[in-house]
Amino acid sequence: MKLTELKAIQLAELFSALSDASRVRIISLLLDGEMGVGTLAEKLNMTESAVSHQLRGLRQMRFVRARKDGRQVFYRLDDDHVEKLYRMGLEHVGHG
Amino acid sequence: MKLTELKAIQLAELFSALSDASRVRIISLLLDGEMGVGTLAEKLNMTESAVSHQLRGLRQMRFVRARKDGRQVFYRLDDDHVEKLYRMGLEHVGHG
DNA sequence: GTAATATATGAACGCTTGCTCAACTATTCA
DNA sequence: TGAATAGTTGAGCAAGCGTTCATATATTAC
Repeated sequence: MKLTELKAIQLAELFSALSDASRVRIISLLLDGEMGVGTLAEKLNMTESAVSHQLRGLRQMRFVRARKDGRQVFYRLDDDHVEKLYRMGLEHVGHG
Repeated sequence: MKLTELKAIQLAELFSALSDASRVRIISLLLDGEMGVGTLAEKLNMTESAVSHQLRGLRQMRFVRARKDGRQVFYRLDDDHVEKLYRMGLEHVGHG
């Protein structure tokens, strides 16, 4: 299995997006559908600023997508790869 | 999708194991079969110390397993979850 | 025994990361 | 218009991470 340095970096960046508990919990909430930043912050017991910072990273990784409605911004998962990765991860750690 | 804080942390730790390019490349090499630390170091163009440090983390995460033969230590992937995660990651960065 | 080889380990250093806080933009409502 | 609401952004800081370097352990050869 040959792997270019570029691919290795891209893979590392991909998994980095899921390498933090806050981001994992954000993904977990968005599995149920889109959600505004304020609601996410409330459910996660985090400040809106902290959530917004994390969403920025997830957005740049194309893990989530934003939709603006009035002054609210609703986030949702961008594609199903995220969910697949998430579920495979859950399998590994064991869903008990 | 409800997720306990513990599971979130475990998931984050799991993905953290693949969140570094050096570790990704180690996994990539071990996909072809077991390999000694020195050979890994040479192929990765890293010091044996750096490789050994990374292998320690991968070992603790149960991503790799060690087999000692004389003064060499051969490492191999521990289970197929690792490979599945790796390949799914490749798919994601592959067409995006 | 000593020397050489293969790997592991601990400390230290620089870089990255995730948070808080304050300031900012954008939108809605009175 | 002005105030309130929903998010975003940048600076700063503490904690974590990955490397190097020196040292330690374990095995083999002499």
